[in-house]
Amino acid sequence: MVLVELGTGEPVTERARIEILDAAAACFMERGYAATSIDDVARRLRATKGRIYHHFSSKADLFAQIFRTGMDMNFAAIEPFRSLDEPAVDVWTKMARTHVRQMIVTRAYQRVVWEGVEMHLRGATTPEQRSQFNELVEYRTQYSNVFRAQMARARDEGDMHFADLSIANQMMFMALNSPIFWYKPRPGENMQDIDNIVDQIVAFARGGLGGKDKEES
Amino acid sequence: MVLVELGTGEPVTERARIEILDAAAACFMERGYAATSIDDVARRLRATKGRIYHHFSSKADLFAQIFRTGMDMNFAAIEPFRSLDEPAVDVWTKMARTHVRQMIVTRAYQRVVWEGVEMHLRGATTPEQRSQFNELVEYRTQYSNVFRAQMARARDEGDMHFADLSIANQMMFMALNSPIFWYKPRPGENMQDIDNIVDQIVAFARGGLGGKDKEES
DNA sequence: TGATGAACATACTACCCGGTATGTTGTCAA
DNA sequence: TTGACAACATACCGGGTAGTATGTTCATCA
Repeated sequence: MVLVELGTGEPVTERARIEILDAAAACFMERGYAATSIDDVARRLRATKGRIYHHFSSKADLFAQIFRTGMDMNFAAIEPFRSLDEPAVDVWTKMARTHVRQMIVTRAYQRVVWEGVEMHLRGATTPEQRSQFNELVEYRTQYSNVFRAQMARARDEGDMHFADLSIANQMMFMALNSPIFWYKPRPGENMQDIDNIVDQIVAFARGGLGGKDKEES
Repeated sequence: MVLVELGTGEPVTERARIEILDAAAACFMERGYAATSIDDVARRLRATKGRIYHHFSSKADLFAQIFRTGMDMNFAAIEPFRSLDEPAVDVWTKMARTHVRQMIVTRAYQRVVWEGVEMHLRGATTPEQRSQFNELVEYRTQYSNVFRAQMARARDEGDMHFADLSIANQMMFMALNSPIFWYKPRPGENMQDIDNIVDQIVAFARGGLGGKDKEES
């Protein structure tokens, strides 16, 4: 699923790392961080703790690396649209669609991102892990700001209408992120079905931001 | 905060129950269900486990009663609007505003409701607790259906435009519930400030549902 | 072929947490 | 006055969990 070859490195070791990340992300998605034990993750891998602690220093470290991987994927996905020379509302729409698809396709990782932000807001974790969490949340804030900038531009260009930018940004991400909570893959579902869902979500968010419909003359 | 006098009962006992519910709701909001220990709740009350287990049979029972209380408050809040003889979009708007205010004012309880639904979707809890959870989630679904019905009517009346009713309902609640995640009371904040936030949230949701602005002729 | 180390599995420990069993104290009715 | 009970506090137990220490296996390389 996640394919990141680093350097001239060890594809075997990297493969093992990713398998663990995927399994852990799935567990965290199903039960949440606190309710997931390392043994749960190991069981899903048909392995034992030893395998996990050989690659990750702690449960929090495992969680943090899933967080980072999820955000890496998000940044990579919207990268092609970040500096398009088009009306901001169009750039925003393309990024939003891509973002929603990411939420659906990489649900498990995105749930971890969500829970990570929540944990940070609540002030969990130990002081030492705190700095790493701060960095990750900052990373996510940068991502958020990419959308925020397009929204501000779109408002200036008269294509969006909302009062407070921060609140609008919050609402937008709540809408775009929502499928990580309620989307369940249906058997026999194809790309059109998913695109249909994506369209409705983006349409909702654009409408919420006072964006005009493309169809109006 | 929660004032429910039952029968000709014991106001003292009821008061003690509510204090525990408030403290537990605050803990669950801050750390989540799994990460909150009964001792955490007791500590917040400057008491010990004994007090809690004297009034509640288990951690899950405590959680469930917060869930129920939260939904009771929600139902009570929208009750005056449920059968108004007005355009559906207006009824919806009044209910939505009331709902969002509830989310802000009773944040802690509403976070428990949220987490309870999540836990149910993920299939946590033991089989016995399962039936009680099913009932609570059903209770919440009934609440959701009150809004759903108005949305369907508003679409029929030409005042809202969306494709799939279920998805629209999901998106709407994501938007209206969103302050339970990001709202933090500001020192010196008054009712106008809150109403301003409520307005923006409801405006976002109405826009998302393709609702027309009141101001347009 | 022998040594070395990566990639695990096994075994163990210290700790925390839900739940229970058992005090203790104050109140109130007879 | 006493006894009975509500409303807690205290003490304790068993199970689970993060993390560690210690095997074990197998490939690679000198």
